Amino acid sequence: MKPPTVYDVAAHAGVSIATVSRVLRRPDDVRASTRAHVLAAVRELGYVPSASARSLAARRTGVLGLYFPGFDAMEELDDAEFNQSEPVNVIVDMPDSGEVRPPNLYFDEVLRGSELEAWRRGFALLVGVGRGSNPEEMVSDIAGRVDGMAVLARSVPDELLVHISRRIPVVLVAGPRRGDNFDHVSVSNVEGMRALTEHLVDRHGVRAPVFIAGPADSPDDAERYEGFVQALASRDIDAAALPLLRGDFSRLQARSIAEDLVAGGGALPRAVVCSNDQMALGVLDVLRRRGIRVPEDVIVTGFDGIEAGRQSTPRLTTVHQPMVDLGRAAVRAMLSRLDNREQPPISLRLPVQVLLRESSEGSA
Amino acid sequence: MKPPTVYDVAAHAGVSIATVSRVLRRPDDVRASTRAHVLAAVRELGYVPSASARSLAARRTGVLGLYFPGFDAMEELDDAEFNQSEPVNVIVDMPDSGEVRPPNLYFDEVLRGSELEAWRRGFALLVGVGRGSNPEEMVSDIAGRVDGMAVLARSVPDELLVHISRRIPVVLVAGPRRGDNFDHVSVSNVEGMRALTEHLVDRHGVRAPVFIAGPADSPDDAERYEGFVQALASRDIDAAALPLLRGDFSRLQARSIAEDLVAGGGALPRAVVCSNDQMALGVLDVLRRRGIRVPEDVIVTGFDGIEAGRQSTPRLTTVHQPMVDLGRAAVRAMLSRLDNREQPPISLRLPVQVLLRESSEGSA
DNA sequence: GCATGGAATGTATGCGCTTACACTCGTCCT
DNA sequence: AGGACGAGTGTAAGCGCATACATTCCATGC
Repeated sequence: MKPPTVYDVAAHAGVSIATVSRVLRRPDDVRASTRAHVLAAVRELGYVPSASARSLAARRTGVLGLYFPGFDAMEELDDAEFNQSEPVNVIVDMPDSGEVRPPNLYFDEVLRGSELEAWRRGFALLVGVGRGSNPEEMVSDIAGRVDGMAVLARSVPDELLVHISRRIPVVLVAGPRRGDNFDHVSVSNVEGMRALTEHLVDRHGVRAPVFIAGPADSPDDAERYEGFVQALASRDIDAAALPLLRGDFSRLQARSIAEDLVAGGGALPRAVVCSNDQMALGVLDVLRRRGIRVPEDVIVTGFDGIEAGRQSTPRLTTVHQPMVDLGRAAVRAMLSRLDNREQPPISLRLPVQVLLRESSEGSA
Repeated sequence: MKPPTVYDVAAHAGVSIATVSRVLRRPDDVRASTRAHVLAAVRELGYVPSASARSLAARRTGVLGLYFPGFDAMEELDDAEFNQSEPVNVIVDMPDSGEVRPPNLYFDEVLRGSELEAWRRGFALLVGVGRGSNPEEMVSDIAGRVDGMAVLARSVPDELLVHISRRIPVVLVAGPRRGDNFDHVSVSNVEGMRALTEHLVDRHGVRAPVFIAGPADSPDDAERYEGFVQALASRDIDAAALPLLRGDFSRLQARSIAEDLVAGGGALPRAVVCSNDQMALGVLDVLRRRGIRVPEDVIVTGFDGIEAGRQSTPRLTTVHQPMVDLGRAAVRAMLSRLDNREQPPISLRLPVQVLLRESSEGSA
């Protein structure tokens, strides 16, 4: 009834457990005929090695962990809604049913990159998305199960990270670099926004762009603004003198910000530079509704490179972040440290791409 | 240098390892003062329990597994492209740069649902996406690490599944029900397509819709076609007499199918019913280019409910599958079986939603 | 004063595997 | 012929924890 173990296989094949283990780990160390017997026994018994025992004995789990902070929205699904019985439900779906999907896409891609790289290197991937309750517990749980883990942004208190990193390599993904003791992988926020802004100044003669920022506590936002400032400074423009509007990265809030901007009565800015794509899309929504032409009247740019920005009309000029590569790089960093725990902390910056599209360049 | 163990903590706190273990597992069985000492030691030493040892001793891992078949495309990223150094790269992104993202979205959502449900029930989630080489190996690997696993569609040979299910519960997600021995979770493909088709006949007077099918070996496609046929039959229409075009679920191929259809010279069909959204979008592409009005001249419908169908113009009428719920249901099925391994096989069909949008209903 | 019993803690075993080391044979060399 | 040696296999010692069982402690009751 209970799952078979090495002992069962060994007995069934008439060999010792060591031999069974060898057949599975280093087949070449075993004579071909013995190997065949053992494999036959494995098949007959339905033997699957226990990774727990294996990990314990080998002192490594062969698993890497990935932890994301949760987006609060939509996570609190309750159990009730689950038991409806009608197999079909016909609904007239109105156009403005709101945004269904939060920008998790970001995570999905990082996840996909990590997953890909991990398995390719012979590791399995354990995923955890922090939800309301007690992220610390979940992180510790993951930490106990893996050989190394990646943590997104500032989702975990430093203290815990230090605690965990005494046991396994921890790499921070995106967000700010914390202390100088963790490996860190992120994207070139500053350079990306700088290059985009310089383009606007140099090619489109923009002298007084409006910047729509994200939450004040977002390190990514801060870096992007920094790039914006640098670009202008290098063109002898003082960014501090320009309007800075603060949003929360959401499309919805960006809409009301844009409304205010447009309703202000004053002249429209030549360009609106947004700290992420969602907000830029919100701005586009408003301009379209008001009949203001993009990019002829106002240029709009975003940051992230999400799919929706490629589907909008006009398509959104933006800075594309290599999310998949981020995930892959995180895994590589872990493995690299696993390889040599003494090496100095790694801090990797992945390159970004400025994608010039119709929201700034006009249509073809 | 090595990570601290229970023994270290016990020594440091002046208690036995059993007490340390208890403090962590059932804190109430230990006197408050002792507990405090132990916890202090844990903190000082940076102790994190080894899940391997824990699982081995407790005979359960607390992890659930999820295995997806891989989409061949895009998975074969090579290592080289990874070492470019320029932090920014400015690119003029032309409109028809093709489809970047394959419809993995499907998986992303199932994954999110599983992840959510698993953690909520106190389990971690291990993810594996099959890539070209040897899915069997990966599946076995996962199987050894978890208490139960979910496998998507027909991505794994039956033989292996049987082998594995001798050790842990296996639940099949989507795809056909195989044998009657596995738990199975899927969506109401038949009913969904049937309801949609009936709507077209009853409300729009469609009498001879064209069906664009997916790959012949896709069980989902077969079920959808079945629903299509049933709906027509119930309205006294013989589906067998109607044209059935076979695509491969891709947008690209659907375009050429649509081209043929339009170029055929004959009258346009009143409606084109597609077996998935991607293909429906391909059809929309062609009709738009040809200046054929949707839905006035031709009604187009899809199946899946992907995000892109909500972004298209006109927005796509489709049948929405509850992918997140699929993932959640899979986890529930595993746990249910874990709870009672003797219960009869579960086969769950999740309800779908027919979303009527402008590609069939006209604009508001 | 001592027996009694529950609460708190310690002792010892085993979970299923890897692996260092020991052992057994042929084979080849001298 | 005797020994050296390497390939193939077995023996046994953990890996870090949970837990059944044994032990100790202390408050009660008589």
